[in-house]
Amino acid sequence: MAGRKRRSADEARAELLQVAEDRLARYGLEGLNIVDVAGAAGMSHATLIHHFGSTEDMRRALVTRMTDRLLRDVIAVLETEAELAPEKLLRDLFSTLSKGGHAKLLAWLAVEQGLSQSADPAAEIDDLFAELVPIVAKRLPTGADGELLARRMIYLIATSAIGYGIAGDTLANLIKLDHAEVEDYPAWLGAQVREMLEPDTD
Amino acid sequence: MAGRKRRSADEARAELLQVAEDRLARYGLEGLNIVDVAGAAGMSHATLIHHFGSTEDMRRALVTRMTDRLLRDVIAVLETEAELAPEKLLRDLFSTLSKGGHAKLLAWLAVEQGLSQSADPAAEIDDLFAELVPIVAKRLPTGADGELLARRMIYLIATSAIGYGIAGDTLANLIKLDHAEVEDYPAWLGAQVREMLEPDTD
DNA sequence: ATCCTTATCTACATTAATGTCAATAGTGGA
DNA sequence: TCCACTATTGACATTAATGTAGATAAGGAT
Repeated sequence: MAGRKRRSADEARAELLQVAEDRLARYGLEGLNIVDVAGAAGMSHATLIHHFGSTEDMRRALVTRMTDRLLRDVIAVLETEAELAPEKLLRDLFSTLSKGGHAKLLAWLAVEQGLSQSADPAAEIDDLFAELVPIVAKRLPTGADGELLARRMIYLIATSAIGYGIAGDTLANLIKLDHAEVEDYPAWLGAQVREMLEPDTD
Repeated sequence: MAGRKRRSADEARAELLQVAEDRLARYGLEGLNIVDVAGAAGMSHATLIHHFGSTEDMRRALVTRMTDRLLRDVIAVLETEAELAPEKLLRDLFSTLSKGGHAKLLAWLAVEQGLSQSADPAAEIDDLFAELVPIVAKRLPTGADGELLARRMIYLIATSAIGYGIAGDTLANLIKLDHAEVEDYPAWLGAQVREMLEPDTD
């Protein structure tokens, strides 16, 4: 009743997304309903709707935010490291994907709503991928069609990472890969990627 | 009012699962609610609950049924074909996974409910994987640790297939892989797999 | 200081889904 | 033929979530 805290619209959105991201990592997707997110951010759910328009838009904004940061990190690593080190890169990437809930949120969007068809998936994300492809391509030995190979590698890594984030544990149980081997998988995949990129150099 | 059709319990379950599978492929996950599934099968939703216990159990049974058939198909192909042809195998596998909605249903289970932790994922599925591993391992050139490599290959293919089924279209848009290249991806991955299995034979 | 914009809240309306229960009616077996 | 079993159903209860509307108050601009 007494104190109403008034933030700027940008602040409110930022706070809500931060809380949402924390809750996603801690409680999974169920934690992303507007009542709980707004409550944890110290606002009413009506305020959240006011700022995002709808629950789905809020989750979309969260996907964009998380994907954006993830891609920036990957690009930064690729531009910094002189030596191509896919093992470490993939280890970090897969870890982020599964721990932070990125993959599950993405899956939710793709499955429950139509992520692919209509809604344009945020121009920023598109730009980041456009930036990423040539960076990867530059690392490849081949000259001709290097970009297509780069796209395929990115596609392979991305699909596997998403599957890993969503069903990695379940699959591991079924295939009888123990914990340590699952942990090693991203690095192993990285090594395979390295081999695929350097066909005859060993 | 007038005519009530009475089936055996097994028949009822089978009919419901068949309808559910059709609806999943046609309408996606939203089509899998008990009212619509039961309605399409000509029963009331209470009947569905009676036979499966709960909505979640129905969906679980569906996952089991679909996974079971998928694995049987893969095993059959591997046992029939004299020559290892991962390209064709993966093309069929990925197609089934994405067209039939397997991947999305699996994702739903893994995300919404806890597929991995408690509930044992159907002994039959477990058995089929146990059968699959040595079959794949037998195809490998290496003798020592062939099984670990086989498990990793299966894990790679499975994670990528699931990611492909869930977010393949979205990713393709972002990475600017056109339709034809996405269609070719499974076969390309198959070719990579073949290379990984025959390290120095070319 | 006053005013205007808008962030915020409470209360309500709506919807969609699951699950329960007691009654009903097929069906196979005695 | 009759009976017991159970598949089937309609009606109801519950729940959880989203979204709406009108009132209120915080804070910047003039």
